[in-house]
Amino acid sequence: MTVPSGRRERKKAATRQKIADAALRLFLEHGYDAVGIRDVAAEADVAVTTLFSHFASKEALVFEQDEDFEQRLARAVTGREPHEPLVPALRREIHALVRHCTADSAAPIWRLVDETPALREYEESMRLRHAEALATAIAAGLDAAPTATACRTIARFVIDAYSLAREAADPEAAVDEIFRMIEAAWEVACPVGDPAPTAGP
Amino acid sequence: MTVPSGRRERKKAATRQKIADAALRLFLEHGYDAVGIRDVAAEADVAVTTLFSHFASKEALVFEQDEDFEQRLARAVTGREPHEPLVPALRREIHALVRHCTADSAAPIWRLVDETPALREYEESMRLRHAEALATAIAAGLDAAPTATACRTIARFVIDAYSLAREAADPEAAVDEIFRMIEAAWEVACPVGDPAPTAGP
DNA sequence: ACCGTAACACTAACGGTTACGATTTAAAAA
DNA sequence: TTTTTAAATCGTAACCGTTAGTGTTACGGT
Repeated sequence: MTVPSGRRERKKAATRQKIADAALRLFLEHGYDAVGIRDVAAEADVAVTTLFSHFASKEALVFEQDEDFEQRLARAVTGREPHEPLVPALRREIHALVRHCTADSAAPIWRLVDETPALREYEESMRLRHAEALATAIAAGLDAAPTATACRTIARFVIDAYSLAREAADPEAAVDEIFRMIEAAWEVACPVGDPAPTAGP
Repeated sequence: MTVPSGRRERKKAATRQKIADAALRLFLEHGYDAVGIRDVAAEADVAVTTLFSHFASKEALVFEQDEDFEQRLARAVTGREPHEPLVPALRREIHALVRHCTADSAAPIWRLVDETPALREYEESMRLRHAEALATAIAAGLDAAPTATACRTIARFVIDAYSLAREAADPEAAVDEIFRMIEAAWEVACPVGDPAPTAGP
């Protein structure tokens, strides 16, 4: 039950990467729909069952590092400066994430996603998971916690900001525009900071 | 090219309904995953290909009337009283829709959806379509139009409100809570109407 | 009465996904 | 070392949603 030290983990990670690389290469070259799972497995020189032991679905091959996304957002909340307000911290992280996915190097992947309905659909359900995770992080890492509904709402709004900004003509400006709206929404839900005379019902 | 009036349309609608009814009956009785497309087709006494000419996918059998949803939202925007502000009109419609889907008669269907990952996933991508349609309606039916990004953002937020409220412990209260946030977000994006004493930071 | 076409049927296949059982291989135990 | 355990991989065959291809029927317009 001790920590399995070393080689096995490395080999597994290597196999995973080999599969992801092969998949991306084939998808970008021939298109997502034109490439079958069996093609990817052959290109990566693994069995189909092995492929599915590393990735839950064909779409997951494309969004290989979506766990990073989830963790970065959560950490932007839980690991922020002691008294830094929530929304600006999230805005900074979303800015970074949008810059990252609109970089030239990432462009072909996102073009592939935009062109493939199955991938867009998958992305959406993925975002839902991210929103839930973020909502949990928000509810946990907050002094004066608002409603559970408010947490989930803001989490959704933040994820929406990412999705919408990614597709906007000027992604950076879109992030700022949407976050002005989120800021206003958050102040209504959680009137802290300069304590307005608590408009209690 | 004239409107094909009559029997043919009725028969087609009847077939569609027969399929939807059979599907729902089987799904509710045995569970979504335990029932195959071939089972549904047999129960409805149609060919599999006929089934797929009426419904685009297995999941679409469950969300049979999702076009209503889309149209109701669009009409809540375009068909509202001349000078009625946008957000309250949307809030009223979302209230009605939430009441509708949390009614006792609809409970079994939504329990089925909640229990079935495939259906939840499908619902999400469906909501995305609805948000896009709503964004278009908002951009069209608005005097002083804000940014395209702002329209899409508010549309998303409204759809989020529906999704979140549906799952909340007290759906009606959740709608109100979330719409207070949406209202604030909207005023930031589109500062018109009666300018409330703007609680500036 | 006749034609165009929309609706439906049937078969066969494709492609993502999984169950199953066998086999290898790293890591822990003896 | 040797033995043992469990994880990782493999190969096959199948399941199931979905679609293509090909007819057939029956309604509606002329």
